[in-house]
Amino acid sequence: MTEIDKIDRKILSILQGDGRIANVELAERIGLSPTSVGERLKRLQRDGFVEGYGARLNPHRLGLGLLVFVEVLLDKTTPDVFERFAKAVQTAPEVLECHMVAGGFDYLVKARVANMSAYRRFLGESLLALPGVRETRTYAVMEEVKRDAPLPVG
Amino acid sequence: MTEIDKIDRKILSILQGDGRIANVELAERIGLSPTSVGERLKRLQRDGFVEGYGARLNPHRLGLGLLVFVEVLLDKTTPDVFERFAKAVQTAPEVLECHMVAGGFDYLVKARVANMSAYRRFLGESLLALPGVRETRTYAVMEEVKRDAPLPVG
DNA sequence: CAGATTTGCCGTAGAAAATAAGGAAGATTA
DNA sequence: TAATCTTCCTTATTTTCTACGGCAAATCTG
Repeated sequence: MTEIDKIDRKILSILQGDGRIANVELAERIGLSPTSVGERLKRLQRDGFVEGYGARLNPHRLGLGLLVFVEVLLDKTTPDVFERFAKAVQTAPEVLECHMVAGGFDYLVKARVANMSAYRRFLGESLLALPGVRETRTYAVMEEVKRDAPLPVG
Repeated sequence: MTEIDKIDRKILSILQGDGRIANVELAERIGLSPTSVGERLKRLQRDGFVEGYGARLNPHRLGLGLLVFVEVLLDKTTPDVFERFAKAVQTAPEVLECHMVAGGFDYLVKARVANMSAYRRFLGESLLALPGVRETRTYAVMEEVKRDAPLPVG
């Protein structure tokens, strides 16, 4: 039911690299009939291994040239600070990821903006405007050495 | 040639959320004929706005339950340290992202592993084994507040 | 301004692919 | 051993993609 064999992993691996591959070609590469592969894929989706499909867009082409990471420290005075911060982060389109971490700070935010002045605006109007934000440390990315690598499934 | 209008943005936005949507349905949602949408999409791909398509896999379902961020400081004694680090990072399957940042450290690494002992192994055998790595700071993610949000295109 | 070109859109037809139904072979279980 | 389940297959129908030709509006150009 929640088991997964070598063939399933191969399907996931190929699909992670090319989510729009035709089922016939996928079946060819796997070495099974299209029907079988289709059934397997359906199961993988039903069981939650595949959450969906998406186009990979080029952020630079879309005018989102600046990638930043922001470490955020919160005031732990009121108990709902974490909730409110989490909710605010969901609605901010600049924020691509946000994680609560164990270590020297509370949240790590990954955001994409057009440039430094856009970031300055985002920081002031979105992040620092939130109640409970005590301190932030910004790290601007100078070079993206490895970007969105596939999960190691195979 | 490299211009992009409102309709294009809508196409990208929908496609980012559902990369496998049928062209006919996409056309319906856009309000154009399938042919026109197909032509636009082809152009968007040719001009590099769409880099590809991929399945979104559930890392937890695949046994990759631990997400970590690692800040890495390098010894800047020899000039090829950066190159060698970058190259090593490319081949490490655990590393999903790696960015060179401006600020208190040199690289920020995002990695996924099964658990803490797997991370311990990765840290010792992959990261610290590299020459030139002077210091690392690990931040384990306790809660993924926002995960892989779509780029703000619309 | 007038003709020519380009651009963006549409419909149609033939090719390709997805999907559903039915069934066979092998493994598992009662 | 018989029944059930799993996994895979083939076939047929439906849906979708794609290449082609044409049309009209916008844009360029002399």
